[in-house]
Amino acid sequence: MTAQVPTNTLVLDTRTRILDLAEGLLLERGFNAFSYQHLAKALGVKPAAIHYHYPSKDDLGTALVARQLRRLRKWRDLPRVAELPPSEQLESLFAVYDTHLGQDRRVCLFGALAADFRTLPAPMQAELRTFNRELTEWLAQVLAVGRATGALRFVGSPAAKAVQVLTTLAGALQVARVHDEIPFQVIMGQLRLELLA
Amino acid sequence: MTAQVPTNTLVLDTRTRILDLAEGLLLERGFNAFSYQHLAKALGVKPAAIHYHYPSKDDLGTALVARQLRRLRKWRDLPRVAELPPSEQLESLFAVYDTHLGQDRRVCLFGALAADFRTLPAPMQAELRTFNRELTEWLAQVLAVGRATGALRFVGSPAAKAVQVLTTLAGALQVARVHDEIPFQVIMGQLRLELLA
DNA sequence: TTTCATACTTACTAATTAGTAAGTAAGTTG
DNA sequence: CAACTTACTTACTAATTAGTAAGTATGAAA
Repeated sequence: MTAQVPTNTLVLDTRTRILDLAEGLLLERGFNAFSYQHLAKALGVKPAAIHYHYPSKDDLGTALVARQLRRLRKWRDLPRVAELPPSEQLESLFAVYDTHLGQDRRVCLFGALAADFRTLPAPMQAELRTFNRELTEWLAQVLAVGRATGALRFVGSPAAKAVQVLTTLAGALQVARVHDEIPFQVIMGQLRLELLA
Repeated sequence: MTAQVPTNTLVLDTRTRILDLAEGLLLERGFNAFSYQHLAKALGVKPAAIHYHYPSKDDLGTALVARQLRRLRKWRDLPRVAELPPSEQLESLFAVYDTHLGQDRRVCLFGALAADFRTLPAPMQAELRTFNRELTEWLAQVLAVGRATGALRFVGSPAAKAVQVLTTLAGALQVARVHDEIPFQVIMGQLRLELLA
């Protein structure tokens, strides 16, 4: 068993560098589009070093989704996010997707894995479901409060609207990849037009 | 060079059986999740037989998207679709996605390929762009007429709304795969609630 | 100082991949 | 009937894949 405690070295440790690199490749090219050899070459180590930290690609993939779930929970509970009014919480969410777009048109984690979902290891599937469920619940709450306070506008239930909006956001990054940034901006404009009262 | 003319045999020819099988695997598992060996074994032929009809996987993938583009054009121009009132044209579109859902929760072609888009051969990318562009233009026209006749309701331009709705539909099938049919039905309900006047 | 854990490398295996070249059986055409 | 085409099979290559086992250098702890 390897140490799970966070190291405080100035440079990132190999374990984190692997995760960061794999995440970039996953979001830019897809889960099946990179191998341990690619990772090893890019990091200047041997493939077996990757296996040392993440014995199988399943382990690596699961670690990737697990980290993103931890990030979501941390972000959601951040005072500078949690204490914002609903319309600005919504804008904070939009900003996350905008950041993805800016990073060489990365798709979001959900959008990167949904199509190949059935080929993923079970723990990865479970983590991704939890991730999407928690994000949806958070947005539903934001929408509910936003409509109650008159800051946001929509018909139907907050839960239904949350599912729809998040699905649209994930899709928007995919469309940006296939075409260019324009459809993404068009969709964001449309969402703001409809939601912001 | 192989015959490109449509055969009228009672059983499907191998060329078509390959395409049908590959399409199913693509929409159910992803483009990188099947190989020529899988196709060959499932069809009871040798891998080289697949190479005979589609020399490379790039050729096969391109044929897949090209066929879907031909289907779109044919469907769109069908009298029983083209002559419908806008709200029913929209329902016909929804029905296509519902059919995908019913077929073991297949995603749509766009949703299957968007994440790995950069790993696809250039001709495949081009065909997929054309496919999405033509479908979007069709829906924009439907929405424009629908709003003009009072059958449909939305804010913003028909073009923007078309991009948003199609992106949401593609995403809805992906969400159905990750979770179950419920979020798909929720999104469809939300779209109808918002669009149908 | 010996013992141990960490973080690797070297060297390998077994499987799978796309793709090719050459051969062949069955039918079609001149 | 001879030549040709179609639709394959057999047999192969070269590359890549995930994964393992054993060895090693470094540093920390007992």
